[in-house]
Amino acid sequence: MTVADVARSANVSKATAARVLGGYGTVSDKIREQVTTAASALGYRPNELARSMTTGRSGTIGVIVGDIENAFFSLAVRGISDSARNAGFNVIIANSGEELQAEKSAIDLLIGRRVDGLIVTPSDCRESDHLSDAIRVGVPLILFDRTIPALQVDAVTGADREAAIAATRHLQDFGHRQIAYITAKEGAVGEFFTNEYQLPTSSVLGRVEGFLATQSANGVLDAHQLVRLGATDQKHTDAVVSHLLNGSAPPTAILASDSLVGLQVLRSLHALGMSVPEDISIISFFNADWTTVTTPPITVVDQPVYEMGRLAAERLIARIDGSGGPAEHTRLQTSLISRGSVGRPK
Amino acid sequence: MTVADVARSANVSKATAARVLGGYGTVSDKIREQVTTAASALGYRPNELARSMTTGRSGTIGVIVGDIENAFFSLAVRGISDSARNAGFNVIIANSGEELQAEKSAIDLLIGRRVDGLIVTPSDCRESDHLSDAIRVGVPLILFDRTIPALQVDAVTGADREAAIAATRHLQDFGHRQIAYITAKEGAVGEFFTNEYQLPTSSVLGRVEGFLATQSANGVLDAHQLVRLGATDQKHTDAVVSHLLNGSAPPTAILASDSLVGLQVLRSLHALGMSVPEDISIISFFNADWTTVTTPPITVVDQPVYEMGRLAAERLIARIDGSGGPAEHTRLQTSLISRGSVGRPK
DNA sequence: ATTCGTAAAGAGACCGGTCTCATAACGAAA
DNA sequence: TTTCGTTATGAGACCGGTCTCTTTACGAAT
Repeated sequence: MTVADVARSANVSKATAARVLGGYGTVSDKIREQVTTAASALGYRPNELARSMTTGRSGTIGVIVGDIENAFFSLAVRGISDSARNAGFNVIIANSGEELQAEKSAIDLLIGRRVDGLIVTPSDCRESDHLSDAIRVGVPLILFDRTIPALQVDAVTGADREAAIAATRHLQDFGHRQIAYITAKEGAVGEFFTNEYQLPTSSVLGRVEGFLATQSANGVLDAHQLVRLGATDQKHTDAVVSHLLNGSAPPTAILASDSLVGLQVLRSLHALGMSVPEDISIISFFNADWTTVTTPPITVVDQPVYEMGRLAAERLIARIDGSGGPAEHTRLQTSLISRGSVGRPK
Repeated sequence: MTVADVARSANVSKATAARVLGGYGTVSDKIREQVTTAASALGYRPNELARSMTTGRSGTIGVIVGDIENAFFSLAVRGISDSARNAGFNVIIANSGEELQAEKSAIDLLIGRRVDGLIVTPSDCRESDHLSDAIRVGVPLILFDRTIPALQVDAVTGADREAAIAATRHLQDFGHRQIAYITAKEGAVGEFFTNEYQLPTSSVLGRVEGFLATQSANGVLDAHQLVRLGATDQKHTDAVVSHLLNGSAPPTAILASDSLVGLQVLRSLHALGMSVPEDISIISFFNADWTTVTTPPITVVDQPVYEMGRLAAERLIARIDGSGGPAEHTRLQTSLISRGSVGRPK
């Protein structure tokens, strides 16, 4: 059923029917009535594809997240969706699985679908060609959770450095010196942080830098040796954790880079018979729902993720609507929620 | 940059350029080379909108879930996405928030976007007009997790009745008679199950029926009074749980209808100072990741959600490709994972 | 040399909307 | 009565692809 069909049935021209159905131009009440009844009788549904092809606007924003199963991202997606729906936009979600190649093809796909704008969590902050392509084509872009220093583009992230500093200080205040930082970034068991090229995402890098600076300020100069990679799944996390605890200078506290790592580390510790916080303390990034029901509940770095999503969408929509000005990087403050998973070192 | 631009730059006709760029028809190697270099020099990107408008296929399937933040659904979405990507389809996700109105407008939106097929978790199994509309328009449809009896359409669900029977038996085996079943479906505090119109989703209804039948078989005839609604959020769950425990015949065990309810119930019990499984036993539907890190870990009904998603997508794609035959309802078996949250009643 | 078959290229209609421009109708002002 | 302005409608181009139909070129077979 097309406008032409409706027009024929209502005995008006295609243009007039289109005016009624599309809600533009001026039409007399009589004709409007005529067309709408014909339309509903025929069960007319507008073809949004055709509509957005002529208008050049799809009313859709594309979102590319690292992992939709991660509660961090699904919360962000809700923030984005709520905000977008409010402004009359729809959202298409794509999953990159934190893989650059998937991210690239997702961007191609979404630009092909003529989204009006993009929100992306770049999986690799050192690769930005595909993103600058998008910008060159004229698609407004907002980076989410991570920045790309080489790219002059809007970004909405957490204040990762400050968050790590606060978390590290919290542990130091309890007397911890040997603190491990564990992240899921690809890496061999036992591999520790030596240079920034190991960490492709700016958020993790920022946290690690904050952690190292705070440890260094406390006189711990080899802290980087306890920044461990490779907690990609339960098996690898088990290996990373037991390697840490069997090392020459085992940590008395662990900082988990996100809630998935936090959960896995917790399982590893349970498996090794360690109790929290008596044997070891733990702080996790992201206030995941499960962190309140463990024994003890977990002290977390609370990131305003929903708000970050909301803000990213608002910024994007402003750009779509033609708001100018230089690229802005908004960093949202985090807070530490102290629960029971941090104690004094043995 | 359009095919016409590329054609002009490569000194060939629009039709020939389109043949190269669209990968159809026959073109000589020389011309192909000419066109592809021109295309990449100009940074040509196909307009998928235009493409799918002419072909009538968008290569996209639409998925409408109740709540993307619910791990049950995000796992299902991954199953669907993996399967769809494999077959060359992309996925658009929409959130209904379990609200019929949002579900309707999401369906309108997706059909307007000319998705090739739909996977829907119907928020209300008694309302099916919008879904039969979709079918009438010719969009293949698969129901996910829930069926609509009035509608002859493919569905992929869990074996909910059997799952509830197994879980209830498990509790009975430990000696429980007073067992409560708690669901998030809208309802007042203290409201219990009296008729099936209170439960708009077939999956929950199936579980409740299985539960009641099993209790009845064990000689508990007023089991329906312990089927409680209204565990929509933490506050309401707290109220529902304390109302239950302060009632005349407090339950010695609780069946939680999904992992969100399970988590909330656990928090409520903690808040009331009840310990699991000494004071009360608990089984939750869905093997959520957090269920292994609580103390004790939670006994769950493990639903093969990823597999359900995969299957739904495969069935849908088969229908899109014109596979005929009557509507099929696939029920996937669940299994009970016994952990530490079930003990003997006091 | 003629005929035929096939591969390669072009011309132009088409999908279903939007939107510009032209035209018709009508009432008010001169 | 003529002129003007405004509103309501129609005709048709356009968006960027696909695809059918036609024409041309070329090699093989007769």
